[in-house]
Formats: sequence, C-alpha cells, structure tokens
Amino acid sequence: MLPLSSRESARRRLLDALRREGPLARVEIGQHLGMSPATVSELTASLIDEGILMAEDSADQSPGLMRGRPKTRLYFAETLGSVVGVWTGFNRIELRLVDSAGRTRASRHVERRLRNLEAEELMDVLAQTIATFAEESGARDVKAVGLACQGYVDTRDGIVAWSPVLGTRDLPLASGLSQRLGKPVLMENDASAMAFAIAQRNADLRSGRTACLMVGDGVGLGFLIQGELYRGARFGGSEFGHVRLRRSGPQCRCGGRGCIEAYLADYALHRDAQLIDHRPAPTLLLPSEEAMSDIVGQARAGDPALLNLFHAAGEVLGDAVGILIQTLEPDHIVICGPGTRAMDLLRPSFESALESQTIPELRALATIHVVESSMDLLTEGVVMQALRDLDLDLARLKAA
Amino acid sequence: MLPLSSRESARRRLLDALRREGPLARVEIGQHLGMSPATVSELTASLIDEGILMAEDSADQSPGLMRGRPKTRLYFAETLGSVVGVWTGFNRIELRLVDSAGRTRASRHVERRLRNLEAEELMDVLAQTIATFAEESGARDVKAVGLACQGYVDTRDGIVAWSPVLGTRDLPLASGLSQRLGKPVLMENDASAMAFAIAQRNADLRSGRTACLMVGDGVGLGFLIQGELYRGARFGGSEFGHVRLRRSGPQCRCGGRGCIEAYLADYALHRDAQLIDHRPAPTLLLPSEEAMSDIVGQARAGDPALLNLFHAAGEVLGDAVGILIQTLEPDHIVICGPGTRAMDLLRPSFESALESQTIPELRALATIHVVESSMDLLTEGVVMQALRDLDLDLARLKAA
DNA sequence: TTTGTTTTATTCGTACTGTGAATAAACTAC
DNA sequence: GTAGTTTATTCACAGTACGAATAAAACAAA
Repeated sequence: MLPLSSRESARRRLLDALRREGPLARVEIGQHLGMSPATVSELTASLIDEGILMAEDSADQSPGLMRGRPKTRLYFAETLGSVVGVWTGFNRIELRLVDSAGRTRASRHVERRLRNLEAEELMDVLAQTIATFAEESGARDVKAVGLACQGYVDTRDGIVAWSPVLGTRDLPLASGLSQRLGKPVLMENDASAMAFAIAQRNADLRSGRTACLMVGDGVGLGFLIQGELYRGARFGGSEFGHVRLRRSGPQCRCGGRGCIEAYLADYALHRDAQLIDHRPAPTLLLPSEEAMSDIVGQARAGDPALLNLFHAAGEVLGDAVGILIQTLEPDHIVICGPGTRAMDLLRPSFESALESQTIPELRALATIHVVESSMDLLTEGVVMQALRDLDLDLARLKAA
Repeated sequence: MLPLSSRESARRRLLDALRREGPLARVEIGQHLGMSPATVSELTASLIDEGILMAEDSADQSPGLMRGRPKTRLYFAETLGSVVGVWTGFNRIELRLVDSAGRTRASRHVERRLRNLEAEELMDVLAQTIATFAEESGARDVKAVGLACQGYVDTRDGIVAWSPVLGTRDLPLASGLSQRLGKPVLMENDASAMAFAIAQRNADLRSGRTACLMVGDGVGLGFLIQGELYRGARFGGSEFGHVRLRRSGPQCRCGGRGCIEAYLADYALHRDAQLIDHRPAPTLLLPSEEAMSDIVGQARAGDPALLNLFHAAGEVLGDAVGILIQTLEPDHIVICGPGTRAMDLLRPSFESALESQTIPELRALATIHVVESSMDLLTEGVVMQALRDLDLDLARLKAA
C-alpha cells in the first residue's frame, strides 16, 4: 500500500524474477533486471542471510561442457512455508497450495454454493474448506491465505462490499477467515488476480498499460501499469462487468439491466439459450462447462437463434473494449477467461463494434491478446500477490 | 516521459510548490513538501546557482512584529523568460503569456476558425497569431509554446491524429509550429490541460486519483494520479467524449452516433435547441456564450422541450460518470468547463442515472466537484506543463 | 602438473542523495 | 548589551548503487 523504498522495490523485483523464471544465477538476475553485479551480490547476500534464498550446491551442476566458473543458482528456501490461494465462484471453490518459490504443490476444486449462507456460516464453511484442503495436501506450514472473488473487494481492509456470489453485503471476510484460520488472509478482486497471473507469464504485458478483461462466470477488469495492479480509491480493480451499455437490456445479477455481464457472462448466455427453447429460465448459477460447450457447439453448427446471442454478446464485448481503449489507452488488451471458448463466434460482431467506436489511430495502439485461461489460473495470481506481501513483511520484520 | 530520478522529482516538486504558492522561505518549502531543512538548503542552493531561483532581499521585509531570524523568500528569476499557452477551439483561439513564476502577463482570445484550412496554411495562421500576440504583449523572451486542443493529441511527438477543430489528420503540429516560431512547442489534449490547471488550484485533487470531465465545446477527460497526468499508450488523455453511450443517438462531430459529446457539448445542445424551433440546423460551430445562456434561460423558465434536452444530457452525464467510477474508481470526480453553467438543469437526471448505475459503496468513494471554469483556464494548464518541461531541460543541460 | 583462459562472484573505493544534530546567522524583546 | 527565537547552513553519517579491481572456480592446453 505505502510506496516501497528503493531497496524494497529492488528486492521485490529480484524475488519476482526468481518466482517467474525459477532458480537463477546472480549474473542472470543482473541481466534480467538491469542491475550491476555488485548490487545483485549485495541484495542476495542479505536475502540468503535472512533465510529467504539459498545458493545451489556447486556439486549438482549441469553437463560439463561449459567454460569458466560455473553459475551457482539461487532458489527459495523450502522452510519459508506455503500459501493457499482460493477463488470462490458462484457454485465452485478453487483451491491451490503453492510453496514460497511459486510452485503449485496441490490444487482442487470443491462444488459448493455460498450465496444461500449467513455471514457466520459462510465464513465457517470457507475456513473449513481451506483447512481441510491444506491438511489433506500435507501442508503444515501455511503462512497465509489469498482469497479472490467477484465483486467489490476492498483489498486493504479485506471487506467484500458486494459480490454476486455472496449473500451478504459489507462482509469483513478477511478478518473473519483470519480469526478462524489463525493466518493472515489477503483479498483480491478476481479479475485483478487473473490479470496479474497472466502478466506473470508474458513479459510484454508487464510493460506499459495492460487492461485485462476476464469473461466467464461474470465479466471483470484487471488493469496493470508497468506490471503492477492499478488500485482504485478503495476496491482493487473495478466491477467493469456492471457498466450498463444498453439502457433496457437483459436482466443482470446486480439488479440492473443491460450490464456488460448480462450479455457476456456464462450464466447470461446459458439463460438466454434456455429461453430460446422455451425451457424454464434456470437460476443464475454458473452453468457447467459441458452445458456451455453444448451451446457453443450448437451455435457453431449454425443454430440461428444462438448465433444471434453470440452476435449480440460480441457487439457488447466490442463496445466494452472500445470504452477501455478510449478511456485508458492501454498498450495491451487481454481477453481471457472461459468465455474465450466462443471467441470465434464473438469475433465478427466484436470487431465491427470496436471499429465503429474508435478511430483507427487509437485502435492501432492496443494489441489485443486472447488468452484461453480457466478460472484456476486465478488462484495463481492471488497466491503470487500474497507471497509478495509476505516477502515485504519479512523484510520489514528484519528491519525493525 | 522517461522516469525522473529521485533528485529531479524533488526538484520538480519544489518548483511546483513555488509556482503554486508564490515566493516561499526555505522552511516553508520543507513544511509543504516534507523535506528536511538540510535537503531544501541543498536543492535551493543549486537552483540559485543555476539562475533559476533568486533569494529575496532581506531589506524588503514585511512588518517588524515577528521574532527570530526573518525568512528569506525564494522566487523565480525574471530572466528565465516566459511561455505562451494556446488553446485552439472550434472558432476561437485563446492565448496566454505567463512568466517563469507562473504569473499571467497577458491574455487574449482571437475569433478564428481553423477547420477550413489546409495543413500548411493552418500552421502559418497559428504561428502568426502566436507571434503577433507575443509581440503585442511585449514579450521578448518567449522560451516555449504550449498548445492544447481537443482530439487525439500525441504529446510525445506533437502530432494531432484527429481533432474536430482541425481539418486534417495526423498533423505534425508541434514540429510545424516549432519550425515557424523557432521555439519548442509542447502539445497537450485540452481536457488534460484543464485537469492539471484545476488540480494546481486545489490540493485535495492532487492526492489520489482525480477524473476530470470537461464539458463545453466538446467533452474530454483528464485523469490525474497523485497530481500527475495519466498518460496512455500514445495520446495524453482520452477522447472520452466519443465513447458511444446510445447505439442510435444523435449525430456526433466524429462521424458516429450517440457519443457522450453528441448530447452534452455546447454545439449539440445548441443544434438540438434550434431543431425544436424548426429552424435550420446550424453548422457545428461553437455557439456563443450568449446563445447558450439564452437556451439555459429558456429552459429554466420552463420550456418543456428544452428541459427534455437537458434531462437527456444529464442522464448521459450520469452514465458517463458512472462508467468512470466503475472503471477507474477515482477519489475525486471533477465536472468542469462551460457546460457547468447548466448544472442545475442537468442535476436531477444526472443523479438518478448515476444512482441506477453504481452501488452505494462505490458511489460514496468519489467526491463529485463541480468547478465552473471557462476555457481560458485551459491555457494555464498547458503553460504549467511547459514550464515544468523547461525546468527539467535546464537541469539536464547543466548536468551534461 | 602447471599455466593460461573464461566466466562468475565479491570486494573496494567512490559518488550521490537525504537526514539529524550542531552551528551560525539574523533578527526582536527587554 | 544580552537573552530569546526563528531561519539557514554545515557537517558527519547512513543507505544505496555502481565501475573497476580482485578473487574464485571451473576447463583447456602445454
């Protein structure tokens, strides 16, 4: 939250690089980050001293076909413990156990719907689910929990002001879980977490401005400036999916009408597909991947009513991206999440809507990346953020 | 453009404070900026050495009712020269001559329409206008020119990709004028310039995130993070006015339909008011302030058709602010420009549209400021930016 | 085995920035 | 005058980063 000191930021960049790239020798770190060998030596010396990093045993080297002094790679100490990342979707909870080096040790998803629960019960269930997962994954050293969900998430105070997946408003979820689990709990908006995870895997996206539109269960936006998440006044990202694009459009889970989400989200497409067949409108649950594949398959086979649905959705996506381009002028636009499964169906109307909304000079600025990512990548993002927080805590602990 | 070194940023903050507050003693600078007296002494010593600042003669002090060593205030050296700020509107050019301390020495506006001119002629006319103004204002020491206009302005290269006020596309205006005037020319999007000027006058707006929506000739957005203009990938701010909010709304100057501007800008309100009276639709010129006052007056008197116009405009304004809140989550929203003259008429529908689009928690984040500002404030913003650039150039010159 | 060659890592001296504390300066009050 | 008060400068020091020199650890060649 508070601005990082020069040292802290160098330290963070160093540890970030090690998590992304795996073990690196000091020279390599210097090349990656543009630091002098002297600086890298000094930084790594204190990180090793603090027990965060370890130096590779020179014995276990790669084949002996290289000249010169061999590299000694640095890696994260196992003793640092691990972090559990959690995503709570509409009727599913994704869990991931990650060690301090950023390697996934275990992952699982649990079918569970939280919306019908009271605040206390909800937190009990969630805490229990996390604890069970950690135990059954054989983790004895969980240092923190990172939790992402849709909606307005106050990342600083760990309060969910409103979320379509929870029944209650202004829920102090972080403190509630923290109490139950005896560990710090860090909250994040889900689209922000996804944006961060995707940027960790693509260096291009970590330079300039990247707007990451996640389409799936809902529609969210994560915005990165130079690889760091943009933070608004209170809530991390923005619930961009609830921007109202059509004054009298279809019903949205937020209570409004014509939101971006009400056209593009899985639940919306599924609901509208059911309505075409005159079947009873389903509840607003997250439809299964099979159900969605089915709809996409029928549309690809030429079902005209379904094609219309995707046409309208693509148009809304084009308008949404147009707004982002005109407001933020990003260098990169990423469209990600399960919704990309139908990108071929969305594309024609997406592109024509985008064209009709922006001048060519502006459109040419942003590279549009379509990244097929599933929701479980999301837990990776929130874990990475939690790990970085832990790094910082460790540093400040030693300093005090 | 390139990130400032620690020293450069301290230096900039110091000079910014002096321009905003007028002459300050070293202690006062320290208090304003949270710097130690030692640091301020060191910084000011080199600024005085470089001839940028001067120390007040201890003789001309204020009344002798204070104890202790008297303050010696620091001020900008007169010898540093001045800067001309220019805004090109639809049929008006605003000019302002400012000295290095940020004080306005002269200002003027010229009625002139540039849209009908070819590129070369346009630049000739503009250069001539600026030169004449500078000469007639008795400025012999103009060091730079800052130029703001509506549209997609590439601030780095000084190219106007598209502007409703110019006839040509991708016009290299900065280099063209620079050649003709023999001085560096800095370009800026007009809403960005206005946002910067307004933030210079209100300290609150310089902390956190401030989205400044300028309504007048057109509709523009300037976005500030911690008092500094947000820069997109290429163009400074964003031509937010051309976000399309209604799929089949009124015609906009950009060629599209249903843009924010097509409801809110002066030309749009004026045009639609004429249409009500079945008078021939006027050309898309900037109507005079009198004509606009007339329309507002008739609406206040109860003309139902005009009230409808303002109702629709207010609704669009509410939607626009809603989008900003949901996308950027700013701490402050500023609505400024001549369009605020009708804020009383816009307000009811503005507020209901905003309410229907955002959840209360989110709406509560942003303070909405209505700042009645005319377009001539805009030249102040662009001049301030140009002065800061000059400061930096001076510093880098000395360093090399 | 010894002596280079090559690459990696550390150490050392230096430069820059920013700070607290001590000191100097410049005035008023009595 | 002298004491008191506020402002400005100086000085010693700490933190950070860097280039250059040096040390370390391997392989290659004689």
